[in-house]
Amino acid sequence: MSYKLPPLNALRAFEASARHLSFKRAADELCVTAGAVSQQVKSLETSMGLKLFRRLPRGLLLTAAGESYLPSISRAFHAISEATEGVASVLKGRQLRLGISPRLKKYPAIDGLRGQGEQLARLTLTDDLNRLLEGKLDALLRTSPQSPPGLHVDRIELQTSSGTPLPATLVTLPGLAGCREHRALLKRLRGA
Amino acid sequence: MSYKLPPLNALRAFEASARHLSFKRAADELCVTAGAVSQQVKSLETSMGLKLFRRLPRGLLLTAAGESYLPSISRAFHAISEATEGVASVLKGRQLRLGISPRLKKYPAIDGLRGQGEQLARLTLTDDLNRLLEGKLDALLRTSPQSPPGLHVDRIELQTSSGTPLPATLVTLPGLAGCREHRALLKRLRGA
DNA sequence: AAGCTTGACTTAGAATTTCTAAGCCATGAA
DNA sequence: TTCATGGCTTAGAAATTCTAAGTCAAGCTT
Repeated sequence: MSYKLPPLNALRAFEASARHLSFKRAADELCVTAGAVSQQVKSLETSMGLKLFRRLPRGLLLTAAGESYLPSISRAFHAISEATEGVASVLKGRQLRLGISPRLKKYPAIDGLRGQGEQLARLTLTDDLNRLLEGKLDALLRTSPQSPPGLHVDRIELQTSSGTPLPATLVTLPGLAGCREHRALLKRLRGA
Repeated sequence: MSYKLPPLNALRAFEASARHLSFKRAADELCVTAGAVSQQVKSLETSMGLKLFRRLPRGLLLTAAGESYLPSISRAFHAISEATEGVASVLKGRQLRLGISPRLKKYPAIDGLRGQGEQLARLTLTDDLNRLLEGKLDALLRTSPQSPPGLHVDRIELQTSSGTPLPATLVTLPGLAGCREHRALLKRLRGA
């Protein structure tokens, strides 16, 4: 017996947009551009054959259909989230616990993290891979490109004041690689 | 307030696989290959950092984690499905327009439909696939197992008075397959 | 009223994800 | 033993999704 389900990623875009009443803010939450969210929501509306939002020049309004749809969908996502955290304890923490090699602390990209990015990750000055392996940390940002097998690795170029970028490595627990917080962190380290 | 969600399409692959305890049958339900399902489930397991299935040479078993995970996920998908049908049902308020081959009209299972099932579907005696393709009908119950490509097909065993069941085929417009009314109809045709 | 800002939209093309196809391997059935 | 089943893996193809760039209308500010 098979359910009939709408496109789930589009549904997620709808849910976030409806909560924020803004494609822009939904996009930030989902770590994509507003255009992507707009497209997703439109594809959902097409697949359902009805409009979920009124588009105003400065923002969004839910249609009656959208308004009656939102609560059940939010509840369902909430339930999925709870259930997932219930079995996969790795994902429980709200913040990423990020270790930063002391050699890197002076760089402006890192200061960016300490400032407004403070809610992105809880920072600790350390270069000790064992803390990662023991589960005391979720990710570790270091200069050495090496890492034990089994861990997820991302290469990064940190912006320096001198202009020449400094290669660094973000080593992450496998269960966390690719999760929203991880993607947001990467984006900040690379982009800003 | 942002949820932490696993990859939703992978989650769907897990849900179907767990219900069927088989990647193969889940793949059939999702209309993809077993390899695709296998990959999706593996990616979910990786992202959660745990195993959801024991892979046996001939089939699947849920791990403890998988077993405790499944019910909530099924419930959530079910809720999404219901909510979606609630706002978007093409059929909202309407009945399924069901064509029935004249060769089948005498069978008791069909009489059951005519009686109390009258609110389940509006019946027409016909075996003409063109009426379906033209959108004059939503579904067609017939003895011939054939159907043009693109239509959804369900195999059915009709109960006869003689005791030997009669194979029949329910051909449905693709947009309607799996909707609430369709499921209810199938259930009645099969169950009662 | 002109100019700036915001936040929606559209589109092409790029990037990423997901699927298929094909072959492999272990088990159980004939 | 040999076949059928149903897992798995992989490369490459196909499809989806994202970004980037540009447009438009409305509400500020001056």
